[in-house]
Amino acid sequence: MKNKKRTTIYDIAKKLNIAASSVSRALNNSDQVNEATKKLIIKTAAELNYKRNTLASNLRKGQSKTIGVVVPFINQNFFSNVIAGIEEASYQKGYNLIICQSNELQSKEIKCVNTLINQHVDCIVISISADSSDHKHLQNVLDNGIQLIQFDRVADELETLKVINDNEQASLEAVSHLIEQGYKRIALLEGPQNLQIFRQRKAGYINALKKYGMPVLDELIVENAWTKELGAEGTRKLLDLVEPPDAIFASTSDFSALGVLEVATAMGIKVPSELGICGYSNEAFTEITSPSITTIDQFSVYMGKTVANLYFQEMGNKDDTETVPKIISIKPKLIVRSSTKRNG
Amino acid sequence: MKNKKRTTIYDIAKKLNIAASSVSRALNNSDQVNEATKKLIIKTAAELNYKRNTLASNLRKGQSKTIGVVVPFINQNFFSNVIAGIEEASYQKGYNLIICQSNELQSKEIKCVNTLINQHVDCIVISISADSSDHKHLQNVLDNGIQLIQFDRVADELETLKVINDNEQASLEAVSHLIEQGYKRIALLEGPQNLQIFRQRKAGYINALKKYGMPVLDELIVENAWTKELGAEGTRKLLDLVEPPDAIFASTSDFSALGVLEVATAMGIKVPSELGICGYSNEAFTEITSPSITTIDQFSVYMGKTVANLYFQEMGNKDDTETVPKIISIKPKLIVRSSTKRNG
DNA sequence: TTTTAATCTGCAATCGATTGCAGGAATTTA
DNA sequence: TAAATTCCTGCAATCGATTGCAGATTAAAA
Repeated sequence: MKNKKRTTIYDIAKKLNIAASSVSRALNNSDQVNEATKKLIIKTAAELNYKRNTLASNLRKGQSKTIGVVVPFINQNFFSNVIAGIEEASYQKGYNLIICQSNELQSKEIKCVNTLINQHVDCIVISISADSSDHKHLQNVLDNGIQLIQFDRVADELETLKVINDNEQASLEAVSHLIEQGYKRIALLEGPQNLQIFRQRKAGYINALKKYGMPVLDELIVENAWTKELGAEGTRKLLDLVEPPDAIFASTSDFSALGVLEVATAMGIKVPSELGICGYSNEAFTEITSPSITTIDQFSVYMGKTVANLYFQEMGNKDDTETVPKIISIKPKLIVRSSTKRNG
Repeated sequence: MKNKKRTTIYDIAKKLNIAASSVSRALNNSDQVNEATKKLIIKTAAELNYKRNTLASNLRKGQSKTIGVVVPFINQNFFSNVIAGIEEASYQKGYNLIICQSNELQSKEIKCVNTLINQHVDCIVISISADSSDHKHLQNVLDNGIQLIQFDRVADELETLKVINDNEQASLEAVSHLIEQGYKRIALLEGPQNLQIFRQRKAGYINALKKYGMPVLDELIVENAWTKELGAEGTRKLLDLVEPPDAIFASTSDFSALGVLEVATAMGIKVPSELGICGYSNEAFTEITSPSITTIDQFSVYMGKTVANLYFQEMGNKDDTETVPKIISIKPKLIVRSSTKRNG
């Protein structure tokens, strides 16, 4: 516990009476070291319990083999799954992850990003916070020559690599499904419109209504119904209308949908016959509520893997000529469950 | 995107025609630099978009202000909450987190730990994997002068800082509660007994039975019922007994308890009147199943904060004389819900 | 046997920031 | 005015690993 001194390549070199450079080469399996010497060095290194000092190595090499990740909250299902995916893919390539949470605060997000720049990470992966307005700090990442990949919640105007869900398409399918089940007045619980993902979900909702020649009614659109509580609150308002909706698309999250379900249950409104409910994200619990909740799966772990692999792929192609900002769109999947199954 | 070259303190020094050491001192707000010069340096640094190279700094200072975390899976509720807690406390102290997942594999766990040692993290926080048998790699952490903190799943024989739940006490309370609700034949779904936490939960179960003068019946104890599927399987076996249990304590997890509930529901067995169910962990979904599931809250986020703060506290006390291996035990809380409420 | 080529090995610089030490300038005290 | 302090500033070494280059050794070719 006390031996602060770690063995370095110099210790090994001294012990074997050779140069540190040879030790370094041997430990990096360079072929300009004699096989026998190499073996001896490796053996000695093990005996002395040598551990390479990655800091020194990285400093010299000018890269850190580290990816920085910034998400609003680590312990939100979607994000923790994405992170798990990133970790899995990164680990295989020998990369490490530094994780930060922005707590949905731009101010903290900026600090996180700066820390990661200081740490000389090779790449920063971010899903921007809800209150983010400008993106200087992200531009700064690029200016420092660090690869930037945005996922899910992206700042559209920034030309970076992006991995997103096709939110509009998914919403369109969800609402179309509701319409096909015979629901006539479909309400929308929408999220903060400064985030593109929520604008897209709203667009999908509107497109679906238009496609089927149905009117878009402002009174059926509830702003900022993000959490379970806000979802519940919005639902109460909606159901108090003279002409209440017969279906609610909680485009913000499954938590919001859960709020809807609880209010409906409390008011004795039958789901799905009197009210259809559709959530977003396919949280684990949507399967076990009664009735189970129709929702949209975002393939979050896969999304994480995609993000990481996109980086490695981009690394591989050294032709700096081709700096096309790539966007990978993952098609989410509508999971139809009891909460919207009116026919058959 | 191309300016690979970052500004260093030398660039600032050259521009102002002073020595790099002064720049360094100024940026570290040392009071041995003239106020005016300091201001000028800081201003120039900002103009040149200078970012300190943490790698170089850490290499020189011999510390990294980084905490490494190893958990079985990042995207398991309990662990992601603990990580969130660690992050919150660490961020305040200016520490970063490097996160790894062991996938419950000792082999990967060893690799993760080695990577973290190479990274020169200041502290490693770990919850050991289920199949872990020996702990040489953890001893190695200590031998390298790195602080080691174990949480939740700990290797008892290693004298390190530990943050644990009082699993035995929690189980005892849970089972006592079942008994007081009038359940007579209480079964146990147990986890891998090489993990201390599961041994403790079993001990709590047995103690409770003894306390009330009830027999411990082997046929009512099901091994390795960790997941929802295994929980369901175990439940089917139990309910097939000549004398089936009238309550099941899924000591492994809430997922297991969910498996129990699903089987019971499918077989038309009424919960809680005919069968009581108690889970472990207070997963979000336990509140919304019907009936809701009685479970045990582990205060996971708080646990994470405790871990981090324990480290900082230990840092603070420089008296190396006192190297007492501290153990902090957090008392979990029994959350009584519908699945066990038979009386009142 | 001499020339050429292939293989190893070591020196020394480098990555960027930090810090002990020495010395010069400015200020205070005698 | 001389001596003693205080205050700044810069030099140079250091953290540990990597790598271009040159020289040495050995093997192969002429």
